[in-house]
Amino acid sequence: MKRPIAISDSANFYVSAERIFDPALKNVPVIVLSNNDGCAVARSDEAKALGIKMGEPLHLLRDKIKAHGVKVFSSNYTLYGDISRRVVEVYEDFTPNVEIYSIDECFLDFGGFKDRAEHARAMRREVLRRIGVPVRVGIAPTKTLAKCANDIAKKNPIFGGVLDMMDDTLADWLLPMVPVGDIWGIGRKTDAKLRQLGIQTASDLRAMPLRQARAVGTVVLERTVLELQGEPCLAFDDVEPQRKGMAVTRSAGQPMTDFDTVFQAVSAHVTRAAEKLRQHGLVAGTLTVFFHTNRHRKDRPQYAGSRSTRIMPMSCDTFELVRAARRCADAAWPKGQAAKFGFTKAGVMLDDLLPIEDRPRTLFDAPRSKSGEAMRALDLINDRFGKKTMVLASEGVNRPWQLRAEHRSPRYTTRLSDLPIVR
DNA sequence: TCTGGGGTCCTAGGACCC
DNA sequence: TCTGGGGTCCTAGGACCC
Repeated sequence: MKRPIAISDSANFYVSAERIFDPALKNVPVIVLSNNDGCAVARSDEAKALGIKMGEPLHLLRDKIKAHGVKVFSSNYTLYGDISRRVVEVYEDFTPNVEIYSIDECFLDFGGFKDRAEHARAMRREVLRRIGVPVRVGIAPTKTLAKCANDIAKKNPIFGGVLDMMDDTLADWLLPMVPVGDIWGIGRKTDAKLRQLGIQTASDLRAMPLRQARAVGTVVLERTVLELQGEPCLAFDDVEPQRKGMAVTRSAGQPMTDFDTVFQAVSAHVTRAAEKLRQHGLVAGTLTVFFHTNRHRKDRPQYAGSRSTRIMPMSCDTFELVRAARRCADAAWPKGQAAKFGFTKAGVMLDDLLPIEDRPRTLFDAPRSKSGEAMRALDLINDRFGKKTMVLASEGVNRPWQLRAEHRSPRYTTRLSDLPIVR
């Protein structure tokens, strides 16, 4: 039998988190707002029943809030993160292998338990008792099927929050009831394409020929089909992945019209990003600054400015990063015509992250990221030391210095150990 | 001698997720 | 007037290399 994977997630997590501290919030409509209190990002069941949509702007909800006494909260991510960590601790009492997928979802290795559903129910009771957050559990041979089971358990109270779908006949019975757009990995666009082809349910998608799936939605869709067939394509992975990038972005309450105001916002975001880097013990190799006008105002002139730069040496230093951001912001600024734009969003993204202890110690000042320049540099070096004397330029992470896997030319094949020492 | 086909790298953009 | 923020993965196509 295939190894059972469970996914446990919390219902309306942010709302559930707020409810822990105020029992009066039970059974009444509650919403939690995004940063800047712009729109609703979490809704209690009661709020959903009022027709409040995910991402709906607050200013369109005023009437409903007033008429139904909806309780409204600003989000408190520090608190939610803390609660999330505690929930994971409970999961770890019930299985040795936990993969944290998001702030409110974990995949759990449920292999080896005799009565999986009862094990899940016990876990559910314990999370509720210790933390006060209700969770739901779906169990199946693949992650995609487990998500389906979880979704079914969510929508049908009859399951009591736990659905074990390891049994094929149960899946055969339930999958025709799952709309194709509800499947994990099927977004709006793919949903529309599939419906054009007459594929309406999870059961239909499971029967889709693999070649057709690949043609319609690349390997991603092909994998989804396989997963629905019970063939695991998405591995269970309980090692925390090295994060690849991070971003700090904010909408501005007031449109920003001059460079100083925009840069002030940008440098605040960069400062925050640098703190995040240090908090995670990382350094960044690339920094991107962007700012843009309000996309929702189609009647206004639009502009989106964005520039990237390499951070060399890689850094998590606020001063270095702000200085780089300044150069980017200058370069991206619409000189001469800036007056007609009102910028409402600005941000910074950091990429090519590395743990600080892995920061490459470059032998040379790296040229720009163009491989051509790196190659020219190598040619120069080789001319100087002779054709057989290949100098390897880096320890790998920084693309331009990564030795390419081209083994045909003698210029690039000398092994490091065969080299005369060159420093 | 072998100059074109095969391979890698990079970027931008799309789609999706919570 | 007022419309989130932070991620990942995949692909196509061009640049570049020998």
